[in-house]
Amino acid sequence: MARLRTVKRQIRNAEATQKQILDAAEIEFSRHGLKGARISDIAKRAEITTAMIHYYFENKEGLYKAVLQRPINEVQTFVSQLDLDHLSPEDAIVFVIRMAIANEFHNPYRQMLWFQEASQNQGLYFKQGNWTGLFERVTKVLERGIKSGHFRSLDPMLTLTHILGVCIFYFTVQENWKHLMPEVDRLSAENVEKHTESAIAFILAAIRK
Amino acid sequence: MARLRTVKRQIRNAEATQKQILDAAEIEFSRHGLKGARISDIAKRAEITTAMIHYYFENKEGLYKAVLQRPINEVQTFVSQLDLDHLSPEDAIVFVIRMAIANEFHNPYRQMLWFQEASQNQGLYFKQGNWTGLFERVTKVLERGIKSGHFRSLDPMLTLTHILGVCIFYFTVQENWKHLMPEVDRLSAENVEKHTESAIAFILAAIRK
DNA sequence: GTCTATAATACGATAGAC
DNA sequence: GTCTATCGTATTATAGAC
Repeated sequence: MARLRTVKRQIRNAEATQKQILDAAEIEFSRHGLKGARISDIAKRAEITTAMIHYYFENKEGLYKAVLQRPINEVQTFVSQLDLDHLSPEDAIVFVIRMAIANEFHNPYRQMLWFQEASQNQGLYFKQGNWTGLFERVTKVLERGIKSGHFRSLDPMLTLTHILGVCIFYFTVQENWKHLMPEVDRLSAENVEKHTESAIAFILAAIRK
Repeated sequence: MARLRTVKRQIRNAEATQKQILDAAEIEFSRHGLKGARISDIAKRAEITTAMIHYYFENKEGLYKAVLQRPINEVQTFVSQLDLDHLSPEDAIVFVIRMAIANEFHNPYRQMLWFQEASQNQGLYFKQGNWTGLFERVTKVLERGIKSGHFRSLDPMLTLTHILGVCIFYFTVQENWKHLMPEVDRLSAENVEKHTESAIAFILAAIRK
C-alpha cells in the first residue's frame, strides 16, 4: 500500500506542477468563481495536494490572480502581433470573427472566467489586461470601412459589442441550451464551423452598405 | 437598546418575507452561484436572519431551486400570452429584440443567474423552463419571413442565437467593460435605448433579403 | 413567524516529516 | 518539492425562547 503511494507520488517538477494547478484552477474558478471554487477541488483536479497550492500561490486569492494573469498575458502578446491594416475592412472583420470564435473553441473556460470576475469582483482584475488596444484596432477597422464606403454608418463601439455577441453568445449558453436539443453537439468541430459561417454572413450583411 | 431591536423586528408576514429572501437570493446567487453565495449575505440583504431562510426553504439548495423557479414561471406566463403571428416578420423580430433587451434591463441579475446555473450545474435545473415554446415561436417567425421573401435564407436556430447574442451580450460584459470607458454609463436609459436602436438596425440588416 | 444562541461541518491555511 | 496531519475560522444548519 505504501508502495502504491510512492508510485503515485510525483517527480519533483516545479514548472509542471504550477501548470497543472493553473489549468485545474482555471476550470474550477470559471465554474464557481473566486468564492465558490474549492481549493480541495482544484487540488484533486490537478492531482496534487492543497499544500502545494499554498506553497506556490500563497493563498486562494493569489492563485486566482495568477489564473487571470495568464489570459491577460496571452492577449497582450496577441495584440502586439495583430496587424489588421493590411487587410480590406471586410477581410479584417472576417479575420476578427474567426479569431474570436477560435479563441472560444480552444479556451472554453476563459469567457466564463471573465464573467465570474465581472459579477463577483466587478471586473476589478479585468482592468489589468490590454483590452483597450484590442478594441481600438477593431473599431479602427470599422471606422475605416465606414469612410471607404464599404460599411454603412455605424457606432463603432456598439457594433463591436454586437459582433462579439454574435460570436461568443453561442458558447456562453451552450451548457444550458444543450438540454433543449440534446441530440445536437454544439461544440463539435462541424457545428462550430456552421456557427462561424453563419456568423460571418450575419455580421457582414449587418454592417455592409 | 432592547426597544430599538423591537422596532426593527418585522411584523409577521410570510409572503413578504419570502419575497424579500427570494429577491436577495436572486442577487447573491447571480453574483456568486450556488456554492459561492453565502446564506449570511442573503439574510443580511433581505434584512432577516439565516434562521428564516431555513424555515422557509429548508436549506441552501432549496432556496436556490426556488430562486430559479420564479423566472421559469414568469417565462411560462409570458410565452402563453405571446402572439407573434399577427405581426409582419420584421415587426415581430423588432418586438422580440425590444422584449429581450427590456427583460435584461428590468431583470439585470437573471441572465447571470442562468450562466451560473450553466457553468456550475450544467444547466440541470434550466431544463424545467418552457424555453422550447419560446424558441419555437421566434424561429417560426424567421421561417415565415424566409418563405415570404422578407428574409434571406437562414438557419433559424443559429440566427436566433445571433439575435439574442446581439441583444444580451451588451449587458453580460457590462461589469468588465465599464472599466474600459468609465465615463460611459452603459446601463443608463439613454444608452440602453441607443443599444436597442443600434441592435435593431444591425439585426434587420443582417437578416433582410 | 421571528429571533438569539449554538452545534456541526466545511474549508482554507499551516506545521513538520520526508 | 511534495506529502500527511491538524489547526482555526467561516459557514450552514438547528434548538429553543418569544
